[in-house]
Amino acid sequence: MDRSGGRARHSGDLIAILSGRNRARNLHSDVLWDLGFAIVSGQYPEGSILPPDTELLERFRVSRTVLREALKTLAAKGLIEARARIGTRVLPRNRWNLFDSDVLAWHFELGPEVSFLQSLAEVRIGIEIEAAALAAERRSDDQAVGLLATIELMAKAKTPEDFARHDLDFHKTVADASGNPFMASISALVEMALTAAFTISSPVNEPEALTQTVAVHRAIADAILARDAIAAREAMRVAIAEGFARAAGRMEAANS
Amino acid sequence: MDRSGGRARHSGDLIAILSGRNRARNLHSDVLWDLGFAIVSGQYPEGSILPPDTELLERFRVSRTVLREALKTLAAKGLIEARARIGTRVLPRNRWNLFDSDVLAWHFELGPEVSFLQSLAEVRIGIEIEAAALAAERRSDDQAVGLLATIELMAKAKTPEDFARHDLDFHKTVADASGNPFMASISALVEMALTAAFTISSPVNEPEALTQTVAVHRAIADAILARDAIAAREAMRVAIAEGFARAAGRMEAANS
DNA sequence: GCGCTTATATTGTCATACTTATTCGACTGT
DNA sequence: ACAGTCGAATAAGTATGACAATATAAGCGC
Repeated sequence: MDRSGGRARHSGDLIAILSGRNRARNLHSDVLWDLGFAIVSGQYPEGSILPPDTELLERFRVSRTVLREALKTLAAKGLIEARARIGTRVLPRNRWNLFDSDVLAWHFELGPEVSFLQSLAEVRIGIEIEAAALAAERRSDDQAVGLLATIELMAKAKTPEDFARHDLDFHKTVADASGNPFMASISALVEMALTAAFTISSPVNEPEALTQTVAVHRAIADAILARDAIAAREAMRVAIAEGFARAAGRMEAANS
Repeated sequence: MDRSGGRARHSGDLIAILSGRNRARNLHSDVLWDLGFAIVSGQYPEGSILPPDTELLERFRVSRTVLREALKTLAAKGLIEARARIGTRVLPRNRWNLFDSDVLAWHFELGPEVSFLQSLAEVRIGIEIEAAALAAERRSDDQAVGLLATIELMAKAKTPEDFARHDLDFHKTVADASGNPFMASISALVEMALTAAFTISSPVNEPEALTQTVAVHRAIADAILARDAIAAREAMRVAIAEGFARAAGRMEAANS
């Protein structure tokens, strides 16, 4: 059984670094991640029954308490449902809470597929466009200053990690400025998307791409500064679409 | 201690009926709902430490196992974080998974506020507009037929429950047709929004409103049928905005 | 007054026993 | 043969008590 070291399957390291909230403090999260990843990766397909308590206990060599807490956590994220005498069933995908950061992370651990990145970009466009528009209407002056400052940091970033961190900061500030709690709640999504994209190719390594990315973000900030909701929408759409296009293009190239 | 009957605080009954997945089968979900509601309602503010295990054990008169599973579930939804010697801290709101159906339900149990309904409408607009546009591009013929059939059922609905059910069905089908798993994953959100809106005022009780609502949904379906993404976007926006406006208007009237 | 150690409180983990719910199949009566 | 009832078997749910790990804070020696 791969304890402790078995977590960095794909781009897990960068994800862990960026997300800050470091994993693996306690035993039960080990079990949780193993099972969660196994389910998301299709090792236990939707609708299937996973092994009974006794067998899993044997496999992970942990106490019943730990195992059951891991299962309860999975249940809370909508991945499984336990029923007496039947066992623990893997729920259909549309019941999974895809906006959960753990569930998202498990998806990325099996290697980002283009189709998944595209789905991610599509929801981001939907949500963040509205966030940008609302931010244009509701931003405070402090938030406006913050946006400009973050852009400066992006432009001066030297490492992919720094760039990603400030990029994420920018989007978080926009979500915050929208005054809508739901918008702020999806930063996990943005985080994963950015991390995935930068794992594939960071603008920092391509001068023209960097200039371009910074320019697009400045356009968003300018629109929000000017309280121009329409322009903010459009600029945000461009920013997300371009980010996805660059990553997708790079993946295509790598596969040929 | 209010076991079993203590759940229907506000519009809980309708919510329970609509959501289908009935609550309250086991002990631990009782504790879960009590604590979850207490946190969301601000009884334990963000950043505060909730009582230690021993005290909660006393209060709920359950075993440690049950209590800890409830806490783990709350942690999985991003509401709390436990650390040894420190205690169990309520996380800041932006860490909460607002897209979780339980967390949403707890918000509604304390009475839907206009501002919360508005935030809900804003995200729905963001996401469902994109879903409608994508559905227009990707729908299968079967899905198109399904949309039309659902509209017929909406038009003929006699009770608020029936109407809400078919309305929800419609939005679910659109999300499905978008081919984006994230879109399908937010049906919990739509469910709550619709339930809340209909709890306040159902179109079934107002003939003109019913005609209007059905017409707007037919416009969405027509646009998707015609593979017209632009029109689908706009029609969806109107549908959500109108639904929110009706509920908000009714609440204003009730408060004056 | 400073740094190290130790006490203490709180969550984390373990092991085991018992309870409850649900299914399946055997049994019984018609 | 058939339908309904009852009971055994199985898996999750609950309970309990003990011990381990961890992080704060108090105390101690220097």
